[in-house]
Parts: sequence; structure tokens; C-alpha cells
Amino acid sequence: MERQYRLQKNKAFQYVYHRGKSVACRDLVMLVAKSKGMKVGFSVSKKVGNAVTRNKVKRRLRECFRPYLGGVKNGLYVVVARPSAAEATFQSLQRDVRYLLKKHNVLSPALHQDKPQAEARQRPARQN
RNA sequence: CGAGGUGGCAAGGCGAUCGCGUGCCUCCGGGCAUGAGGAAAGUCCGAGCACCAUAGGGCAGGAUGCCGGCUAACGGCCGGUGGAGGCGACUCCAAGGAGAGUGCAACAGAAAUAAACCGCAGGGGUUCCGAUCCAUCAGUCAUCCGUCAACGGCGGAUGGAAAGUGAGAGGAAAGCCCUGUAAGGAUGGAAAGGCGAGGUAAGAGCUCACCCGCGGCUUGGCGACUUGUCCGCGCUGUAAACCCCAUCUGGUGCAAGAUACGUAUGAGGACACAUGCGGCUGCCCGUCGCGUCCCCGGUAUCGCUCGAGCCUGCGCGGCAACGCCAGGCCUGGAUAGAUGAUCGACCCUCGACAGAACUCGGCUUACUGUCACGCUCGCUUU
RNA sequence: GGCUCCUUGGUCAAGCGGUUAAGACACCGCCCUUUCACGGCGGCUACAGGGGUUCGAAUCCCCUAGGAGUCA
Repeated sequence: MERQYRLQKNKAFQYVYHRGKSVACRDLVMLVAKSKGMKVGFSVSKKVGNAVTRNKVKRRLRECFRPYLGGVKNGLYVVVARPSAAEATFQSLQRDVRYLLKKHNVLSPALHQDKPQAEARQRPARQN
């Protein structure tokens, strides 16, 4: 995920926590605030685990969110991992991210019905 | 074969698709190269580096603590000494001073850092028994008072009819006083060196032999230490209690700090008014600065990775840690923080512990697999 | 990332190296009351873990684990 799409400053996170709307499932919480730019941030606290597991969860979340970059409304997104996310598989995280985006109703019409492009591209490979 | 000991090595790799950080090139489409660890961890030590005054003085505080060496330095490493553990290979040890001083040693025990409670022994005095001797017709009992350290004696008085009152070898029993003694005494972590013999009234390093420890002298060693001597002595433990001695030690830490653009010893609020306040360490000196406190205060770049660096040599010196020499190599530098997802087969245990954040040298802790040994012990077979 | 500190019953806590580790609240049982509350009596349950020093450690030292605070 390129740097221009990242939410970086602590103040920006604080802004999203104050102004954003939140939707959650068992492993994740997603907050969205309206903005002209498109930025995503990931928050994984020390409760999730040690540095290795935290990094792993962050990488997986980044990979899950990447296909939707062009396909959702602009805004400030923050994805918070709950402690149970350490045990979740990549596939379940993928499902959760898609479910939360849908619940926020930010998916563009093209992607609302079908699978995202990146995932569609991976489908045939997985079937092999 | 089993149980150990020591030392080393590795930390899944390969291919495909998508994706990320950094560097270089670019025809701006992209391409090429490279990208976590042995502990990156804990932050327990030591340094570099930066700022604080040039890093200052004294006290306090802190750290280390057998010896020699290595190292930039260290609480690290190597080699040795002493002690402890193990049948052994081998391992472990904050291992200076208790003979400078202070403190503490609960409970138990006679007694706790210095004696004398019991005991043992000698002497004194008391009572009782008492062969025998003197005296005598008989020779005793009760109460009261005084006295001595004394439930006992002595002296006196009174009463029972009156009066008066000896000596004693030796023995016994109890309690008392003085002296000697530290052998024995159920305890305790520790009891005044141990054990045996002599010695004695009883005893005692009082004397002797052997042993243990300390000190002196002495042999060897740079030294810790060690060998001998028997010259002197017999001293509780605790310093991870205070302390003494020796050595080291200024503070803060890359959120250090520097630069640029905004421009600034800034805006707002509260309090105070120089024998004061703050910084440099806790205090004093010295020195620098001049209100103090609360709250708010942007972004970018540098610091930032070539370094006490890594690899090779059967190189040279050294037992070794390590040093020297020669040749070769460049090997993360992010800043919400880069290694992931999917597929394929392989090792067949589906891969443990675990992610750089200024950088090094160690220590400690977590943890998987494997190899070597002209290392040890035991069993079996030949 | 650096620095500083703390762990004692279920909770809050005291504790000079020396008995069976105070105390309060809570909980349980009994008494009191027609019953509950209050009160009284009794009980229950702990030194974060592992080593070391010491005759003896909750206390002193080291390591580990967990938890706080602080620095922009």
C-alpha cells in the first residue's frame, strides 16, 4: 500500500476516533470519517500480542484492504484489531473487511455486487 | 546400548503471481539491485556520540571486590589460585577485611561472646549419732526474750519439785559460708581447638604425642597461593547489617541535539517582586542566566549508518582471550514504522523462541533441530 | 524507544531479619430478632515465580513474569 494512502499522524487518528462512525465484528472495528482525501490507518494494540504477531496482523489487514483502494468512497478509514484477530486466518479477515465496508455502505456500485477485482483475479489461481 | 559432559553449526530453502521500504538508472511505462536476529527481547552493565560551563573543587551517594592477562571500556572474556558439588568427564562460586570500631544473634539452654546455675574438690562453722574419758543421785522437756547470714545453734529468763551443765577419735544427714575448677550438664546454626595419655584435692594446653586452624619465619611463584618449620598463639557467626580498605565514578539521554521555513526569550491564564528564583547532581562552594508556574505551540531536513565493521589465510606472536600482517567485501536505515497473501512439489517434526528504531561490546532470559569428541560412567557381547 | 517505580487473603492494606504474618471490608456458620439490618462469637483464605546470602528471608541481593507512571 503506497504511502499517499496511509493515515499517519496521531492527530489524524484522534480526529477519526472523535468524528468517525464505527462498525464492528468479532475480530475488527472499522471507523470511517468523511474527507476529500483517501487515507487508511491500522491500529493494533499491545493486547493483540508481541511485536511479531502485531506486525503480522497489520500486514494481513493491509493486504485485505488493498483491493478496495480504488473502489470505495473517499474518506479517512481506521481499522482496529481486537485481541482475537491474532488467531484469525487471512481468509476470515478478508471476509470481515468486506462485511464491514458493506455495512458502512461505502462500496462503489460496481463492486457492491461482484467480488473486487483483485480477488477475482486470484480466484482461478486458487481453484487450481 | 543406556545415562551424562563439553564444544560447534543451522534457524526451512526453490519456483510462479500480486504487493511494500531503500538505493541507482530511466525513453517516466517502468527496470535492476537489495532488505531483520541469535537472541533484534529484557534494559542488567560498559562505551561511542550529542547537549548541559571548559566538565570545575569538596562532602555525600553509587558501583566493583582472589591473582595475572586481554580489551576502547566493562560487573565481560581467557588462563591460573582457593573453596564447594559430582563415582567421573566436568561444573559452580559478589571469593577483600570480623586481628579498627558499632550493631544483631529470636526460641531453647546453666551460660551466647562472655561465666559460674548445677556439679566436682579443699577448707570453715552448725546439728545429730557416738566407742571412750572427766564429773555426777539424776543429767531432760516446754514457752518467751536477745543474738548470729541461718526453719538450727548459743546466751538469758520463766515453768514442769529445786539446782546446775563437760571433753571426744570417728561417722551420718541436710543446709550455709569461703576458695579452687571448667572434665560433665538434655539446648542450639554456633558452647571457648579435637582426641588419647600423663598429671591433680578436683581439674585444666597445665604437660606430651597426633591432628585442625591462625600468625611469624621459610621454599617455589610476577601474583593469588603454596612447601617446610614447630617459633608464637587458640581468636564464635554475620559486612547480599552499618562500616573499613583498594579501584572506578559529573548529569541527562537521539523524544540527545542541529539546521531551514513560519519567526518567537511566542499567545493566553495564575502567582510573585531580588538576603529571591532557576540551570549546571543531593548539599556546600564556584559559575552562568534573570521573573516563576499551568496550558497551547506547525512542517521539513540532518543526526542515520563505513563501523573499536565483516570474510579469508591451517599466515606470524601468544597455553588462551586477543593482537599484528596481507588480501577481499559494502551488508537494513524505516518514521503509524518496510518481508505478506495464494499456489506447486521437496525435507516429511508443517518449522520453536521471536521483528532493527542512534550505533557498537558483553551479560541475562526464551527456544527448535543437528553434528563432533584420541570426553566420562554403567551394562552386554567378543 | 529511553527513564522511574510497584506486586502481601476475594478487595483495601500494616509489617525493625526471629511466635502460628496485624487490621478493616467481604464471604461462611452460630447467637440475637417474628424476620431483615445493626451488634456479638467463631471460621475461611495471602507474602507474583525461581535462585542465592544467613542459623533463620514477606523483609537483603540477583534473574524472570506481570502491572503502573513519566519523557514529544
